[in-house]
Parts: sequence; structure tokens; C-alpha cells
Amino acid sequence: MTAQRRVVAEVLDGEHVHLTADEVHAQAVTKLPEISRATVYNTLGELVSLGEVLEVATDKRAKRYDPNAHRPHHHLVCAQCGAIRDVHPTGNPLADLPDTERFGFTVSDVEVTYRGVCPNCASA
Amino acid sequence: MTAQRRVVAEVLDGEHVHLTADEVHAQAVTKLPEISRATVYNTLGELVSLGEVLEVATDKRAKRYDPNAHRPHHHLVCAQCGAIRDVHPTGNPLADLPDTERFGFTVSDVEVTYRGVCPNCASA
DNA sequence: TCCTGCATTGGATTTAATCCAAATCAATCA
DNA sequence: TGATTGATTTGGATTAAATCCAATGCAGGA
Repeated sequence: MTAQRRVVAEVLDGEHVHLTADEVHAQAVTKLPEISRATVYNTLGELVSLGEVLEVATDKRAKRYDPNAHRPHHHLVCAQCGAIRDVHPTGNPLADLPDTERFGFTVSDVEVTYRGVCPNCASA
Repeated sequence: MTAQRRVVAEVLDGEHVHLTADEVHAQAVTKLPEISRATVYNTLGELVSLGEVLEVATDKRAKRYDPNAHRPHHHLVCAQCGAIRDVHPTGNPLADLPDTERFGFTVSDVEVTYRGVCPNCASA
């Protein structure tokens, strides 16, 4: 456990946190000025392999990192400003995929992204 | 309608087609040797604005383009080889998001990505 | 304290996508 | 048919995200 990793872990803390690698780096720099981008990428990669952090690809730009890996959830994204909230739908989408639609795959996971307009953008 | 656009449209034809821009360009070149990447990107962008083609971001690498825009569907992705199939789950995931989980958003769309292992990779 | 091996650094590289000005082409009209 | 015009295409440069790599630094154990 190095200072750099601690800082990255600190930045990635809280609910509804979905930062890009660059944003993580920007915040990390304020706490540890010499930290390099490569280290941030390395650490994020390790956290993902350890299952502590999830990669989410809600927009088509940079990957985002979601520290809320231990409680399963999905995402609600504002189509205008890109704001992201964690959501917990009822029901089990896995059960909604009939065998005839599985093409012989062993299906193990499902990812749901809701899109809409957030209250902020709606009122603007 | 130019020769270039016709070629891009021809490449993007069929079921379960989910090519990256580069793959579209590579196939387009075999039919029209001097077509440029910029034109492929331009044309894909126009097709997306017209609603004829969907962008899908199933992996975190390049965007993929899905010509099957007129019948709504979701995707089943092989975690190992990246193969993608179009699937049609039963049920309506939109209905599974309670008001208390909408954070004031106007939710209009939902995108579901199933992940698993395809028969090919499973037998290898 | 001294080693040893992993972590970090930063700069170069790769990949995807976009931008831009110049050249080209398709469609219309006389 | 030939000229005009405005949209399209081109390719090279540029941006952005991510990765790679060799050299350096550092944490933790003996």
C-alpha cells in the first residue's frame, strides 16, 4: 500500500461517483502533486481486477470508474449533461432473456443503462 | 447519394452486424479503393443522426455501428471474444424503475447489455 | 541498515475520432 | 452539352484516451 494508491482510493469514495481516469488524476494531484497519470491508470486497473471498482462506459468518451462495486446497481444517465446516478430497478433482467434468445451463450451478467433528462437540464 | 455513401450503406447490411468505424472502412476500401476514413466517419455520423444506424458501446474500445435500428433490441456480448448478437428480451425494463429511483429524471430510453461466454469460447 | 522486487515516473506510442482547408464531384439550369 | 454552385470527399494534422516501457524510487522483510 503506497501513498499513491491510498490517494486514488480516497478520490474514489462515495455514492454516485463516476469519474474518468483524468478526473481521478486531477483530484489526486491536489492531494499528492507528483502523482503521474500512468500510476492512476495502473491503480485503477488493479482496483478493477480486484473487483473493488467497476468500469462503466455510459458515454462513448472516456471510461468511468464506479467504486460502488459491492452492491449491484445500474445507471441512469442524463442525455444532455451526462450526469449519472446509481439506480436499483426491481425485477431481474436476466430472467427476461429466453433460452431461444441466448444463442448458446452462458449468460452471467447484465448491465442496464437508463437514459433521460435530469431535472437540472429539464428546467433550463 | 454518392458512391461512397452507397458503399458504406452496403457494408452495414445484415443481422447481427456491429462493426467499428475502422472495420467499415476496411470493407469499404475493398469496394472503393480510395475512400477515406474521414468520409466513413462522416457518413456513419449522418446515418446515426438520421436514425438509420445505432451507435453501440458494448466494449470500451471503439464504438460499433448497428444498422438494425428499426426493430428495438438489446445486445448479448461474449466476454472473451467480443462477439455480439442482437437479442429481444421479454418484459419492459423501463417499468422496472420505480419513481423513487428516478431522481426527478424524465426517463425515455433503456439499453441492456447481457454478458456471457459464447459457445465457441466455451468449448475452447 | 541493507537488499530485493514491486511501484512509480514521464515521455513516447498507440488507437479512436475529429477537424480543416483544398480539391472534387453531382445535380441543376440555361 | 457546358457552366455553375454548393455539398461531398480527401488526406493530413490534431485531439483525446489509454497503454507501453525503461529508468528510477521506495516499501517492507531479513
